[in-house]
Amino acid sequence: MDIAYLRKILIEKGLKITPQRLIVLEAVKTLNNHPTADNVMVYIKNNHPNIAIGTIYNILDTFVEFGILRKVNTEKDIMRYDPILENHHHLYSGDSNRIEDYFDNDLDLFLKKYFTKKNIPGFEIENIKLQIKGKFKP
Amino acid sequence: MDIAYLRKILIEKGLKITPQRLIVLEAVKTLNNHPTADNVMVYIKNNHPNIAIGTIYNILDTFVEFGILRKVNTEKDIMRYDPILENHHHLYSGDSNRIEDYFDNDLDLFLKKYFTKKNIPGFEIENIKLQIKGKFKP
DNA sequence: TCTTATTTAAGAATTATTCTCAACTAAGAA
DNA sequence: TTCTTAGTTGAGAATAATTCTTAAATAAGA
Repeated sequence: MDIAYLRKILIEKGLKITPQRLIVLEAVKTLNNHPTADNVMVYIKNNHPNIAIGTIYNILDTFVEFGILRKVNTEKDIMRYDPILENHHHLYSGDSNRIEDYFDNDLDLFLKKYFTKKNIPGFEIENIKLQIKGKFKP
Repeated sequence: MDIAYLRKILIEKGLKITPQRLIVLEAVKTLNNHPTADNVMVYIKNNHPNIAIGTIYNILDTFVEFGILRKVNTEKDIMRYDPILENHHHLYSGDSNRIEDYFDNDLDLFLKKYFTKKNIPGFEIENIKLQIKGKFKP
């Protein structure tokens, strides 16, 4: 992955560029199934065995805070991160931890229109995600 | 809350009726903001100080397994439980842990129709929940 | 009332995550 | 370039939610 591209992401957010941040960012962008901190750790370990796990958590938190990543909602007590920022939805497997992205522009447009008309009393919507549970066919 | 009603829920699922299960069930049905195991614990403590926390986790798991409760998807590492089983959606506060239910029959019907026509390749849908993030107005 | 498979209490064990703090370093200033 | 300083990192201890273990207790059918 192009380092200049990764650096640019950090610079745009006004974050200091450190080797650790570049490494974690590259990992998260490459690992695409909504990785956990541990997934990042394992991916990185061979080439960079001396990055502390605490640092990885630290960096992931910073990235969430600065809008480089989002946390994925799950029913497990392990945090997972999502590097894709365009609006999209998630397909959850009923019997494994697999989570895939689902893009649907038509649906997004419909929802936008729907909730412009029908507003929810006492609540101001910021964004809407579908949480689609089911089975991945083999 | 009517104990006969609580007993009936357990009997219908073929679960043994124990005092602990009735107590936890009553708590979960009463606490309505998607309680954590700890919320249940605190609620119960005064009247039943001798129920072990492990037992509460145990019972909550059993209830999830038997379809009496659902786990709520969150981006936190604390499990939360939802006693309402009719189809409904969730409103998430962007800046607190508040989660409220949102019912919308029209929308459910639309989604059902929409995904009957437009199917997702390689995926069989079991259910769809909207995860609506925003601000609760004061 | 007996029997047996289940369930519970208590607390130890586990595991993801956070915290602490000294050492280090990125990046702007001189 | 070198200096300065706020911000970052490494290492490991601390925390907190959850799970596990085991002996004792109990629900429910015989």
